[in-house]
Amino acid sequence: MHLIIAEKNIAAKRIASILAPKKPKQSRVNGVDTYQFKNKEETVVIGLSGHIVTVDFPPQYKNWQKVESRELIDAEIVTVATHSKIVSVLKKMAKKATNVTIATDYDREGELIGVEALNILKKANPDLKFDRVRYSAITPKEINDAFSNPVSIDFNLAAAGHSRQVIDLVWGASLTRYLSLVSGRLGNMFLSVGRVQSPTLAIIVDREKERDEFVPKPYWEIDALLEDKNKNEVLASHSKGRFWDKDEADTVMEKVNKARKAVVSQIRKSSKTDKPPTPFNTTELISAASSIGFTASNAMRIAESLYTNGYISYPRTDNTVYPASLDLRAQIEIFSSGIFKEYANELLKKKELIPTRGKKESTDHPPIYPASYAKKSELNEQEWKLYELVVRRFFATFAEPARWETMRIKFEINEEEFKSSGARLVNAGWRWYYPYNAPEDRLLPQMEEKDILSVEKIDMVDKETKPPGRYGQGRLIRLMEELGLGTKATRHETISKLYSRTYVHGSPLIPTKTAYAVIETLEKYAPTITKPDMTSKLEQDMDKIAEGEITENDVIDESREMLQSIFSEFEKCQDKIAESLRAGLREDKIVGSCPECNSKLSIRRSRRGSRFIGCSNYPDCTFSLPLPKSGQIIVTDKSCDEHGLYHLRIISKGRRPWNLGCPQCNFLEWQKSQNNENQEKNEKVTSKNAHKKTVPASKKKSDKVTEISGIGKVTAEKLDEAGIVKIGDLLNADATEISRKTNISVKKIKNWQKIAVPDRQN
DNA sequence: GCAAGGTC
Repeated sequence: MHLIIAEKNIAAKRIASILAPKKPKQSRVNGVDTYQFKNKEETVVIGLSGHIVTVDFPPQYKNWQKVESRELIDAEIVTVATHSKIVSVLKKMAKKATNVTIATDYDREGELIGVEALNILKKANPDLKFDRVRYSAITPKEINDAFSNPVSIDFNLAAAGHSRQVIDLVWGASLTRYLSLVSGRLGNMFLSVGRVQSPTLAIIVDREKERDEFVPKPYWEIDALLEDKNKNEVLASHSKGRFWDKDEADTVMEKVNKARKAVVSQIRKSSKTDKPPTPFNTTELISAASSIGFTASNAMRIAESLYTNGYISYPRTDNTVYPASLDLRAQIEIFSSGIFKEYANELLKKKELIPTRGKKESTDHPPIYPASYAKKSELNEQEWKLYELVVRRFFATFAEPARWETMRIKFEINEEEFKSSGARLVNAGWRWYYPYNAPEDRLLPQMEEKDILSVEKIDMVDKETKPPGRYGQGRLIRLMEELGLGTKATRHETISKLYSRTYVHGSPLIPTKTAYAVIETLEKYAPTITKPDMTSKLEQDMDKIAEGEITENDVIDESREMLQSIFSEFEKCQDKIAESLRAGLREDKIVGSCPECNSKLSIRRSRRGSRFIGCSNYPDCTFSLPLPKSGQIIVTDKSCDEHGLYHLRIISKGRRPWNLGCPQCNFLEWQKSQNNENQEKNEKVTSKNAHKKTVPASKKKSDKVTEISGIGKVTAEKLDEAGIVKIGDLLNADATEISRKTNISVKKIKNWQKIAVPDRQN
């Protein structure tokens, strides 16, 4: 029997249907889909689920406290199964197979994933013969060509990938454990470190520091409100723009203050065009989605579900150039009736469809395009919004440039020059198809040179320079791509990780003091891990391994040595590191000043483990406020107008973050509601011992599906049988799949998924 | 309870 291994189920299915003379037979083995057919020989195609094994340390290294973090550097590395079902199917199939063809994706990780599967197969059947096929699109031509010319497996390329796994694990685990142990942040509060996440966090912290250090510089602008004879208003500004010297501005102001008329001294008309956008790859999609309100992870989660339901093409791609194999006209024709018909038919009038091309051209997958027509009623609101974005972007890549007419006018007001500029969209071009973030027309009335306008008002406005802005998720994802940090499939996960580790909060991203402390410590003692250079160096080394110039062991040994010397530094300065980390952590706990004694109020833990806000002047001052029992507490940078305390945000896994606001306002409100409820008892709760009482903040909600309205006991049992217990399970599952297993309608399931959508970031 | 990379 000939066994074919693909990277994922959908690829296995498509490959089978191309190679098989008639429809392949689909059967489930141990919960894994396989596709069988007979060509020259009996053939079985199986899809993996990406990596089915991972690297880890042996179990004796499990305990953080009992093992020195440094020991992880040279610890043995073992391979453990992460998808045991698939692994056992492979073992079973290996015994029946005589030869295997590895048909995983055509890239480094694909080669490694193939070798991982091969190692499992060879162990079960050492006599198995093997080869490899490489293709860059699952089309009949590519697949048939590839399978008629099988090549050999590139073990060097797989070794390159494996070296990355080992280095990431060793650096990540040892540094994560060291920082967590030395700062006493254990359990789910640990401080993580990694080759991708730490440089990303450093970028955010660096920007925040620039903002902290920024000294605003005052400047002045002089604006004039003019009116033409038809009472059209025109706003003009002094041609100098920013006056850095107030005296100079005052002098000009004196000159023009009393002026009654402005003379049009020059009119320049011209036009400009802006080019249609390039096809979507993952980064561009996330970035565009981010600008219309999606977080990076939400955008990817929704894109994934649109993809699995066949509405859009594969969402994880670097490519921004449509491949020749894609029939673009046919993809547009899908929309020639239905809600987008006027757009599609306009494009279809063109004799030739010439799409734009982005800078990145790769063979992994095509750019993201709409794969089939979706009715609005089939999707929930968020899905539709993203689907529409993909459809409109696809259309826009075939459209003409947008053309603007621009006008620049100079005015003379008592010998001082003022100017104004206008722009009008005369030909919408691609912007008709893709109306997102369109700049507005700035219209100016018709004017001729020498025309005289009346001066209605002249203002001197004092302004100041602003610090550079914080990064939003879209911008950060682009920046990561530019710096080579992470991959198309992982960048959004890295950002989510920074939120869940409470290194950042808010949108755009604001780093916590904990993040400052971690990055400052790493920059001082382990700068390598805070810079994108570590990734570029690793990439170069991996290329050399793939070329056979050096071995995997050479690279890993060198990396281990570097890490050893970092730990030597750590050990010399352990006390200093501990202190500076703890100082940063303490700062994140400060909520404001005590209303009774003006000392610092901070988040504390009682002896029994519950959290509350207490005064640093305890026991002299016993002021306290209650806090919720569960969830991570983030002290934001916004403060209460009335009490001066920082607003709090509570983050719990799988749930929307809760903006608790000012802890004192929150407590007072609760007190009020309690008083209303128990007026007879008139239970008096003083703020002094408030934290001992139960507060609404501590009401613990479960994460079971029964929390969703409309899911009762019976339904929950049905879902349980389909493996859905928690809300998270429901969100991660495919609605049609659950529907098949439970006989609950897809619509109902989708609706539950809709109302239970968590948004971890905001 | 650690990383980053696949995929669901």
